[in-house]
Amino acid sequence: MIRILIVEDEKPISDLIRWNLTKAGYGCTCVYDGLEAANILENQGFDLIILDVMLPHINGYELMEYIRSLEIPVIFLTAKSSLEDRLKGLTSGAEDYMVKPFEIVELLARVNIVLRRYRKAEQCLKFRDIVADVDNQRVTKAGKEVVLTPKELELLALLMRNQNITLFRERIYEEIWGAEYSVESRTLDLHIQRLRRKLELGNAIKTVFKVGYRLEDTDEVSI
Amino acid sequence: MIRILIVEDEKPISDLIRWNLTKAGYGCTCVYDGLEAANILENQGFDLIILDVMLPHINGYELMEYIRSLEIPVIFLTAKSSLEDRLKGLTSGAEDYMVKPFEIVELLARVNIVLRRYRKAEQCLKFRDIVADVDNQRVTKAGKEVVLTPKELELLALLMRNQNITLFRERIYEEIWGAEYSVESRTLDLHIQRLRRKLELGNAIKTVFKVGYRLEDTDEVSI
DNA sequence: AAAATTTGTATCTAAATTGTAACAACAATG
DNA sequence: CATTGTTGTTACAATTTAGATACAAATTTT
Repeated sequence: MIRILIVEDEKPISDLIRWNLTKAGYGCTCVYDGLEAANILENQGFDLIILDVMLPHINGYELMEYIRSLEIPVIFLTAKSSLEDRLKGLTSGAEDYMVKPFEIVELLARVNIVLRRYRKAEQCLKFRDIVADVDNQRVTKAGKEVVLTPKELELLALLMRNQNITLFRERIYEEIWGAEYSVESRTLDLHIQRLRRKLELGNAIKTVFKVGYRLEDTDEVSI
Repeated sequence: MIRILIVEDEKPISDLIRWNLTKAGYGCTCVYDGLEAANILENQGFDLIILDVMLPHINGYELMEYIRSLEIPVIFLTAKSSLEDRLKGLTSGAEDYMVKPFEIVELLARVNIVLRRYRKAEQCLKFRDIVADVDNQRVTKAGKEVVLTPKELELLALLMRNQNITLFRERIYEEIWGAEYSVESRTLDLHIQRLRRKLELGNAIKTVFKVGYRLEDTDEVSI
């Protein structure tokens, strides 16, 4: 379930957005000022934030500073259409902005685009006869289910999202463990090993010596 | 140099964009209709396309179909501001759109954002039929993969980035080993030798006696 | 709380990379 | 043409890195 946080103090607009996004299959949460937003963001993970600029207590741009560190995409809503405001929105790190009044169908289009861009709307990942449904924590090989643990699936998904790209050990570590990589640790190698075994991915997961790993879908190379 | 293709039939607008993007340090190419655009795209690689929707011969949406396969980000320019057109632009795969008349500073902001989003990895280095993809730790010769170790690739990249320039042993040592060069060590020679062997670079890596090495793309000799 | 599962560590082995040593081949110089 | 210093070659050793196995710690489920 993709979760969207709507930060908008005008209830009619907030309700309109929530109604439409819910209908489109997203999970919505509404808050009505910037402080509430900051609080709920601390405790819960969202995939996208729709953020009104004019808010009580904390304005949208200030809140944006905080959100930026969370790396959640933001679509700004603004009544202002002055050039400075549009620029401010874009340069503050928002993914997109909409000027009120807006058509709800356009908002939906933008939501989809931003989510697709961020790959949150993750369909199934595919590689050869392997299908990984990240949202449902399921993996099949040739139609038969293969049981992976959460960490294993995370690693597999990272590899599958980056087919034919060499993933450096440092990057994998950072993305999956959120930690610094240290040479002494055999953790990553071990997980790779487990994936190779469970999915019979022998040489499809190539080891790039001293560098990292790469999931390769062909034996030929084209750069 | 980041290269931007401007597809816009109204010359004043085209010139305005080109002037500003050039000033901002981008390499610009202007074409004035969709066919020209398709032709130039076939032969050259661009990092971003700015595309007017209303064009002679082929309209922007049709061209978009073709561009999509190239995976180059596109910013649409459109005089129309009808909802349908905006949606059509966004859903056809464009990264962004601007409605004319627009402020040039906003276009610049969007260009920066789109490029940052796509953050094209440093392109591949090329020499004859050898392609070195440093970010992916991969090298091909005539399309076939050649496996190089990290040190070897570092050295190759240094040579390839300095084609036809004689690299002094001291400089190579400093750049790759971060250390003082000493005459007794055969380390550098050995790595050169390994590159020559793996990539069949016999006389392309020229030895400059008592000085260093040079990767040369001609067979003639120049001082 | 106990059991089961997941995740990470320790340790050993195997393999690859990298550099050194010894020597051969070569170019430049007088 | 012999000398000298420089580069090429080969073999190999040292070091670093990855794979494997067993097991311990942590987490989740029952």
